[in-house]
Amino acid sequence: SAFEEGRFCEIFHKNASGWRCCESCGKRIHCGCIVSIHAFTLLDPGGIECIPCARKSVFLTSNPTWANSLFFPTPTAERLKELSVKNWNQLAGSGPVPWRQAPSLFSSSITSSELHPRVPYEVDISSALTKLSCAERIPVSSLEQRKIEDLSERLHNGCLKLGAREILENGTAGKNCEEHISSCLSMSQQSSSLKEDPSTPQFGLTVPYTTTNETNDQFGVSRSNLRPTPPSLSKQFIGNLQNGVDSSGDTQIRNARPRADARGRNQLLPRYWPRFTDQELQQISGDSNSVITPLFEKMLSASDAGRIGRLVLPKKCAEAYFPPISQPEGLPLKVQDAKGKEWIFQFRFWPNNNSRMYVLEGVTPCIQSMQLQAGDIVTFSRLEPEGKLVMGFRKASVAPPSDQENETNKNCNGVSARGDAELADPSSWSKVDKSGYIAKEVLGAKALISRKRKSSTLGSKSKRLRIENEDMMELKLTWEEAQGLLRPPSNHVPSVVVIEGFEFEEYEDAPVLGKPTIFATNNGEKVQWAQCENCFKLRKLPADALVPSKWTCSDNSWDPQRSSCSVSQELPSEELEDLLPPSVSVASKKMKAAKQDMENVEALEGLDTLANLAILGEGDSLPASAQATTKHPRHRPGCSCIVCIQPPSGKGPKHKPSCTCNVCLTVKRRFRTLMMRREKKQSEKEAETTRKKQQQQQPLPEKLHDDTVVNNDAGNSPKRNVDVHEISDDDPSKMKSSTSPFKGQIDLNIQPEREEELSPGSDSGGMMKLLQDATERYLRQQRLSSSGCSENPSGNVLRRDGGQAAGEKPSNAVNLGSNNHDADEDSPATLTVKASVSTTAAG
DNA sequence: TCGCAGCATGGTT
DNA sequence: AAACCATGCTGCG
Repeated sequence: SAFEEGRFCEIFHKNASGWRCCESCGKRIHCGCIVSIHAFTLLDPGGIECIPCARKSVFLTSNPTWANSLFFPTPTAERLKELSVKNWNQLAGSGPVPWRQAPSLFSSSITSSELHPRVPYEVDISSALTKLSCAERIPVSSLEQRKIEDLSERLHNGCLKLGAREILENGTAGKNCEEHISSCLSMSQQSSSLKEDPSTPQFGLTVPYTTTNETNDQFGVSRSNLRPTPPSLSKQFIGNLQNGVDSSGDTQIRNARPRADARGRNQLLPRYWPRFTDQELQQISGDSNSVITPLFEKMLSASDAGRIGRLVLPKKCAEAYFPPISQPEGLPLKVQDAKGKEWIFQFRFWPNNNSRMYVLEGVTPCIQSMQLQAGDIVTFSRLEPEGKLVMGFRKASVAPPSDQENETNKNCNGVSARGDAELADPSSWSKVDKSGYIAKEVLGAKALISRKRKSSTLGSKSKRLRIENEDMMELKLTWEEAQGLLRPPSNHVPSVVVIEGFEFEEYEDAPVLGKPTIFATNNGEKVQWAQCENCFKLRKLPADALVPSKWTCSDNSWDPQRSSCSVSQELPSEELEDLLPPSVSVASKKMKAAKQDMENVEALEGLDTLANLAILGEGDSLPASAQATTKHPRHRPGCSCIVCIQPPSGKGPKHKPSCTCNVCLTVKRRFRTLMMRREKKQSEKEAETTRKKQQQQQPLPEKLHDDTVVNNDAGNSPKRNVDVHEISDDDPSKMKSSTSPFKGQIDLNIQPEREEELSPGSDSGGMMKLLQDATERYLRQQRLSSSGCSENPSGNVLRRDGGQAAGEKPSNAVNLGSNNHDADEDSPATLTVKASVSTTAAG
């Protein structure tokens, strides 16, 4: 296919933006779509290079010392030492060089091994380079050759040959590639592995950290530099999605990348990848000519920032970049902050689950001097050639919930940082900064990672707190739901691309977050129903209409006649419901229910009070079984609702019809009360209906009374006019005497409100019933409110069925058993609303 | 009693 | 499923 042959962009994106020219051969290459990202690589100095050229340059122009160092026949310490010095000189000239000029990087993989003297030569690289396509390889011993072959293979398979297919098949291609790079270039070392495999050939290069003093002074004689990634390995991902925006001029890009010298097996998690801006780097390096090697960064957890003064170090980071320690006591470590002030921390570990947990102790003064708190980020870098550890920080752009102070977003270096907010700015993703670090995550991944990191390091407590937050609850969207909210940008025709049999629509602009609507077919015509934000009426729109997230009747440009909330709904809600799939109608109503939640809080409380009184009013105490109940959102300790007073489903004793436990009695009593209320309400409705009909002498504009109200007209009403009061528990005959269909059986899940719509016992899903009930009640409300009856002077009648003003506080409990109809009638409705909301939250 | 050092636990990746 | 790591717990000075 064109795609496979690499002609994809030439065919489909012929006229699209994002075309650039290879710096080497001048070939025109499209850089503006995700599909073309395999075709080129961004160059550190700017510009791009096509992959063939890049491949050539990898082997022809990459630092020869890398090859040399890999191929030296006998990796003795002496030899390595010589080499390392040589490498350093070759890399950095005869002295320290500004980091920006430090060339690459292949050496850095060596370097880090050099850092750790007793590092076993990890054979990830094994068999490596044999397959290097370049032929100018130096003959090597068979052992080394085998090791090298492997690396070569990795280079090819993992990095160099990372093709579009791989990218497309794996959304995290960027990450993969980086990991590949890491693994390709890494020589893993792990201090702990020393004891695991002491016989492993060692790759000791630099001065061993044999003593504390030595460590402090000589730690980090790194030859690595800031440009560890050779051009051909610098796969560009994000950049390519952004039409090849040139990187020049922006030094603020926070480029997260794993260190190339993170050992293969010990690749750093992305959340520890250093994300330095050039300015930050420059600030750290100050006026010196030192080379800065960003090592890793970590978001401070609550413990880290707490008073204990222990900063937990990511294991892999500690083992990769800090001196190896074999004793738990560890070593004192001298760390310099960005101001040049020196701190001494104890770098040590605790045995933990056959592993180690590395900590820096005594960080409190430093943390405090930096005014850091949980959520802020500390960065670790190394100053070359001094090998000094430098600790910087970056304030969180969004203060954690516990923050008292919300400092301006500012990094340690006094350089204004754009903070994490910039991560969300796609324009910054596409660039390569001068350090050679590449924004490489697939679109959006960066922001995601950033956000994820934040939540993952703030501790479970704060996480829990945050989940309590309503806003967070609203974010509980499934991927499918989120997809459903995305709409193509308007006025854009996608280019359709077929990749391996799948059609992809490509848009130039980002998708639009739309409002969830309900698609239906109305008389053969495809339409969608959108709900007004204000009045919740459903309006019929063309199926292809793009509905913004905040949509009201006034935005209804498709149907001017119904572009006001005062205009009634086109279809009665129950008819509309017939058009909709049940799940959709319920879901749309859940939103409404949630919306009304705030307004109903007081009513809900009243209902809870009622429930509590029902149970406790007689001096009963909750049964022991009630202690361990099924809790659910919105139910607090002491909640006595049906759910809370029962043991978790499946647990606890079975209840027989004759059971007289508190739960059963309560349920029976509540049931009877609800029945009474319902009957009374309906009879009143009937009476009102009749009266209204008499008054108006004409039917209501919309189908208002064709549900249970109408059904009840069949003749039950007269005998239903019963006062609401609780029937004593010890009189089952009274219960039977109600219109309940029960015949001596108690169904704990019975929904008296649905008695006539559903056969009793036909549904055991209590919450679902509540939900359905809420749905129906909502529809009834809708019908009433949309029917224009609220303008009826006798509107107080209608109000009783849901039109009650939000401000009115029902006092159900107090009025229980009285004739306060308003209060009594409102409760069931609010109960169902509450149930819907709870279900939503729990779901 | 307090604070700390070290270890253990369990949630998260 | 295992490793990691945030934080709780406990014993000791």
